[in-house]
Amino acid sequence: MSEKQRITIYDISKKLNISAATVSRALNDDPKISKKTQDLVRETAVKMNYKRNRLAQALKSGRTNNIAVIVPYIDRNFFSSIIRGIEEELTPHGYHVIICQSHEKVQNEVEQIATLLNTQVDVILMSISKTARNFDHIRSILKDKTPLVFFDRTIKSPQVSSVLIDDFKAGYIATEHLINQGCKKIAHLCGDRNVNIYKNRHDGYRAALKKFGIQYSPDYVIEVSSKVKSGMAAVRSLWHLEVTPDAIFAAGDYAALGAIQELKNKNVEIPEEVCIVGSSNEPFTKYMEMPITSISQTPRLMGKIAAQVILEQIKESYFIEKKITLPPELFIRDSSARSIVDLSV
Amino acid sequence: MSEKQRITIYDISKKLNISAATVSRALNDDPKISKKTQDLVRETAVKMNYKRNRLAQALKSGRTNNIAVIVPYIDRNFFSSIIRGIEEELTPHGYHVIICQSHEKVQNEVEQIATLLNTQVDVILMSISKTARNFDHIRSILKDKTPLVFFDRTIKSPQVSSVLIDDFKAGYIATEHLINQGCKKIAHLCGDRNVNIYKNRHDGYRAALKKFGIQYSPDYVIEVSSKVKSGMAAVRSLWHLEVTPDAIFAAGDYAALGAIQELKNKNVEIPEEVCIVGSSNEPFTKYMEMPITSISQTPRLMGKIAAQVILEQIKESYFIEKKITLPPELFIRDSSARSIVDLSV
DNA sequence: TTGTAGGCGTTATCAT
DNA sequence: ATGATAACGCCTACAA
Repeated sequence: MSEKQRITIYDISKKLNISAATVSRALNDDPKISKKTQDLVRETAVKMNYKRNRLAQALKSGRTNNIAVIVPYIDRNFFSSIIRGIEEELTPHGYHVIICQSHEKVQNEVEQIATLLNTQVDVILMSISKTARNFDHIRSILKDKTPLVFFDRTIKSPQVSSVLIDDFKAGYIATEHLINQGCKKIAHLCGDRNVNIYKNRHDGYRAALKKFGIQYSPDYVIEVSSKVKSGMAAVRSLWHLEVTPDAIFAAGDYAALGAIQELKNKNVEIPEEVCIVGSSNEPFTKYMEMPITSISQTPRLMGKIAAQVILEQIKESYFIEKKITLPPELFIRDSSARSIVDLSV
Repeated sequence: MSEKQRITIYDISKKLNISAATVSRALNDDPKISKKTQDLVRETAVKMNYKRNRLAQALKSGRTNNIAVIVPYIDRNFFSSIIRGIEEELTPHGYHVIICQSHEKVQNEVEQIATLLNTQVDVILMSISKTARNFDHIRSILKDKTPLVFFDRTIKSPQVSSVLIDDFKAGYIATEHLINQGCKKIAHLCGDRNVNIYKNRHDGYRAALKKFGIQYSPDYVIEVSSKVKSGMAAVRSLWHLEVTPDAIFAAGDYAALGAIQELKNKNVEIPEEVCIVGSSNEPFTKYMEMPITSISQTPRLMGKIAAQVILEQIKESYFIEKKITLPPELFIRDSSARSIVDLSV
């Protein structure tokens, strides 16, 4: 493309026979500029198709008005919803969102953070990759004095802010709901309990059982991957037990879907014989022939909150440590809606 | 936060008693710098934790290495997949992706483009909002000499590049597939035919019918929204006809899902009595109890191609007009896999 | 109210 | 091979 021809405040100043400083001031609503001059400058700027050079502005001010968001994969609904929340909260404040994908690899995070810190962004919002064991790249952010907020996944450390979901509560609420439906033999399809979110959901599940005086049985806890087939296999193995469950709380919607499909194969009635609750509230859950009850992590809200935390931090000259935990939300659908309360007189 | 303290090439030059120019050259692999000096500068830079200021660099060079992507909503799988493709293609080239959501409102596009053109990005990739009637904001991009590439949705105009899906072909292939399954009474749940993609899919459908000598019947074409309920309603209305269809090609996966659900209610066997094909290849289609055949727009590939087009454009000093049309891909699943070809002897 | 001048950090041109 | 200097476009003390 042929080179761009940019109009500068200098061009305007020459045309109007005033100084560039005056033009700058007029454009920035400096109170001590005369109304007349200001209007004139404004008009001329529009006429000449002047566009403020945000680079120069940023270089001068040290602020870019760009913020970075690092997620494992952008095309996962959970993360894209978070980003949507962030974008919607920050755009009105004049910020632009720069997206990076880590592909769950620390090495990518390291490289991206390195370039981002080269005066590319004012702040960084991130969900750290599962494989991160070394945290030097995180330290480099703090060392650079760039505000940092974690969402969904964080590191155990003071000095950083985070917005997380209360996964313990999620497990608790889901299980409690199943108990309220009259279920007493509740199985749990859990994820890898070395990962915090899965451990916490499991612990919440266990706590709810205890609270309601139900015996916890390791036989009822099966580790699955977040795949449909994995959920099916889990049901097959559960149905080999002496006493089969009357409810399943799955730590993922795909596993829940698999469980439902396998139960249909076995002609088990849902929710009459077995109630199902999934996790994540993936879009498809509500569109199923058998809509799936699911515990949601409200990702869009999480994004909004994370953005608010970062806005607060930007305003302050001192460091603010905020640890926010959002409550999960249960969307009750056919897969577990056993009883409809009749309020008629 | 306390102010950032940035090391500049000037700091390095002072420490080494050489000029800033030399430092800059050493850092930029200038061939006429002595190996010794270069190594020394490099080491010192690392020691002092020097970070190149990309703003200053951008101001000087006129290039930011940022590219903008404008989509209606980032949390729609189709768009987030495109963005993933774009990001993965451009990151290795040192570009960063700035995301904007238009929420399908031209006004948002207008405002975002205005700020983006303020030296924020080198190029713009976008999918124009459905409601756009006036195109001044697009003109402003061209006027600014900022390279522009449309993906998925474009405007009719020379002077712009675009990467689109061949929706006509999508409609044709889907319909052809149904005919190959032995279907002869093929209904089409279409979208608003004022929108190009839906019009083209419809036309492709019609062309396939003609090609195979099947009469087109307007009774078999029903306009639906992209909602499950809408697909259900469409089936109900189709089943009021004298002759009911033996296949349905839906221009959206949710409508296809609705159709399937309603047919199950009617105890119609799928795919034996009726074959179904959806569009978009949403993630859920393959996880259904009845996995849905769907025609895919290969969004991630589309993103990759769009990124390649823009990279080419960046390299050239003259304008390149590229109009690329990608072929759709049919994923055949249970909802239409009527016959398994038996090749045994 | 407006003008002058210097600096943000880098790079490119012209000397040396 | 290296140094001095100006320039990218804007903002802001300080002066007038």
